[in-house]
Amino acid sequence: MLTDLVSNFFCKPPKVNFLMSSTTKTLELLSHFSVARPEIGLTQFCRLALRDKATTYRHLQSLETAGFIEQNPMTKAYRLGPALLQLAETREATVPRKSAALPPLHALADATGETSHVAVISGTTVYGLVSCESPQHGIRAIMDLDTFPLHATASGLCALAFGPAQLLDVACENLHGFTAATPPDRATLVDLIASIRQSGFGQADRTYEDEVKGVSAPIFDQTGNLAGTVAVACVASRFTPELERAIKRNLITASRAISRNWGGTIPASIEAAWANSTTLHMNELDTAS
Amino acid sequence: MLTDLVSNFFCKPPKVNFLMSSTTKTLELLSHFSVARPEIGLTQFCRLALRDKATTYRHLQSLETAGFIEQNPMTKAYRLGPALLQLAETREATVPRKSAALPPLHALADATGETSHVAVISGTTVYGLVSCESPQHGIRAIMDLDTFPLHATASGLCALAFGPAQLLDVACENLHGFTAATPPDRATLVDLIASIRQSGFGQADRTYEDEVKGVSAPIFDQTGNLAGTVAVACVASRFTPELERAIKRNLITASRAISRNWGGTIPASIEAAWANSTTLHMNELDTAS
DNA sequence: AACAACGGTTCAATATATGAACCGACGATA
DNA sequence: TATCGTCGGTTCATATATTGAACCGTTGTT
Repeated sequence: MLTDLVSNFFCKPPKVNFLMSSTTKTLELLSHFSVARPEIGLTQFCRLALRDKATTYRHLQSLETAGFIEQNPMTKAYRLGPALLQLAETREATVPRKSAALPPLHALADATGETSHVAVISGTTVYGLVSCESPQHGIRAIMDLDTFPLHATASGLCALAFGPAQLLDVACENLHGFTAATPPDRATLVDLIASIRQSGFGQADRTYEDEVKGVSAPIFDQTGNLAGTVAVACVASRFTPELERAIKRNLITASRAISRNWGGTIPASIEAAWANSTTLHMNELDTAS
Repeated sequence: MLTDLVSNFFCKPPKVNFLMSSTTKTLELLSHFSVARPEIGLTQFCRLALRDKATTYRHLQSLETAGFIEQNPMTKAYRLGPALLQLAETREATVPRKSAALPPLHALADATGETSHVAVISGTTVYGLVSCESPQHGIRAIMDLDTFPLHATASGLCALAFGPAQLLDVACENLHGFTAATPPDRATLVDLIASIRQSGFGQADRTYEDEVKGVSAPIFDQTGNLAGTVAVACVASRFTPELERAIKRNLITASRAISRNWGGTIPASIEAAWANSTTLHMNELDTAS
C-alpha cells in the first residue's frame, strides 16, 4: 500500500540526531505521556517523536519489556507501566525529597495564598517535584510543568544563579521565547543572574507566561550544593509590594525548612543576601512613601 | 595500569546476549537499586550487571540524561532520579491502580491478620504493587518483591491460571528452585494450574520460602482480562483450615472490590469456581470431622 | 613512594539500530 | 460490498551506533 509512504513522510526526522544514544531516544518517548495524554498509539508516537514506525515500535517494545509502559489490551495504545511505581517508591524511600518538602510547602502556600511549588535540580535539569495550590483565590497561577526552563522561570533562574556554572551554557542553548519578557540573549540572562545572586531570590516577571510573576529561593542538601528551589507563582495583577515582602519572608522560612529536611543548610552568603535585600527592599519602600 | 585488567576480568559477561536491545540492557541497570542498596558506584554496577566499565558508564549516562538516575555529588555513586516520581505520578493519575486497591487490601489484611499484597500483571511479568502488613502478629510473612516468580508464588500461579496462555512458556523458561517444594518441571506446573482453575484460588505451599504459604485470587479490569492478583502470605505454622476458609472468604471480597475499582468484574466462571470450591471445602471438612 | 581501586575516556572492530517497503486487519464511506 | 485510509506490526539490506580492551588521572591506603 502507498499510504504508509504518506504516513512515513510525516514521521520523518529532520535528519539530525544530536549525538543521542538510542537509549536516550527511547526514554524520550516517555516524556510524551501526561495526564492530558495518558495513552498513545504507535502511529501517534511516530509523529510526536519524529521517528519512523519500525524504530518507534522497537523502542516501545524495549520500554514494555522493562515495564515502563504497557499496552492497553483494548485500544492497543501504550500507557505508562507499573515498574515506574516501584522505582519511584524506592527513590522516595531512599532519597525522601517530596515527603520532606510537603509540610513547609503547604505552609508557604497557606501563608502567601498563592500557588507554590518545589523543584529539584538533577544534572542540568530542573524537575518539578510537587506543587501546592492555595485554595484562597479563584484565579491561581497553574504550574503543571515537568521540567522548568532555566532562562524563563523563577526556579530556573534560581538554579542558574546558585547552581553549577555549566547550567548557563545549557540555558543559552535553548533560549526559547515564551513571552515578550523572556530573556532573549545571554547578556540579559547574565544581568538577571547577577541581580538574583545579590538578592538571594529568583525572580521571573512574566517571562514564562503573561500575567504570572514568580519568586523563588534556593534549597540545599547535605552535599552543600544547590539541590532544588522553592517558588511562589503569582497572578501578576495581585503582585503588590506588600505581597512581595510576604512572599519573600515566607520563602526564606520554607527554604530553610526544606533544606534542613533534605540534610543541608543555607550558606552564609545567601543568608546575608536575604538579610541585605529584604532590608534594602524596606528602605526602597520608605523612600518611595 | 594492570589493575583494570583484573577488575574487567570480574566484570566480563558470559559472552551471551540473549537478543537484548541496548536499551533493555540499560534499563536493567535500574533493577539493581533497592531500599537496601540505594546508591551504586560505576565499578559496582559493572559487577552487578556483568558488563564492562565503558558500556556501563555510557548506559548510566543515558539514564542520567533522562533523569532516571542522578549522581550523588559527594560519593560519585548513582541513585534513582527525580524523573521517576513524575512518571509514576502520571501513571497513577491516569491508571489508578494502587490507590484503588488500597482500601480493600487493608480490609483484607485486617480481617485475616496476615500480610496481604496486590500485584499487577503487565505483559508477562507480575509486578508487586502494594503490600500491607497486619500489625496483628509479631511474626509476619514479609513479601518485599519487585516481581513475583510465576511458578513459585500464589500470585504468579494465579496469573498462569487466569492470564494469557503464553505466560506458561515464560514461566517454564525460568523454573528456578527456591525451596524443596518449588515446582520443578512443566508437568507439575500444569497440574498445579489445573487445580487453581478449578478452585479459583492460587495456592503456593512453601514453594517460594520455607514456612510461607500463599493464597491468591485474580483481579480483572475493564478489558475483561486478568489485570492483577490479590494474595495473602501466611506463616505456615499458623495456617489452619479455619484460617484458610477465612482467607478465601476475604480474598473473594477483596478481589471483587478491587476489580470493581479497576473497572472490571469477576467472570462468571470464576465466581462459579469460588462457590464450588468453598462449599467443597466445607464438605471436606464435614467428612473429615 | 608504591600500589590498588575508582570514575571516566579513547578508538578500532563489529554487532546493532535503522527505515523503506510491505502485510493484514479494521472502520468509514459511498 | 468494493474502495480507501489508517492502524499495529514485520522484514531485510544497509550503515551507523554500540562495544570492550586498554588507557588516563585522581584518591586513599599502607
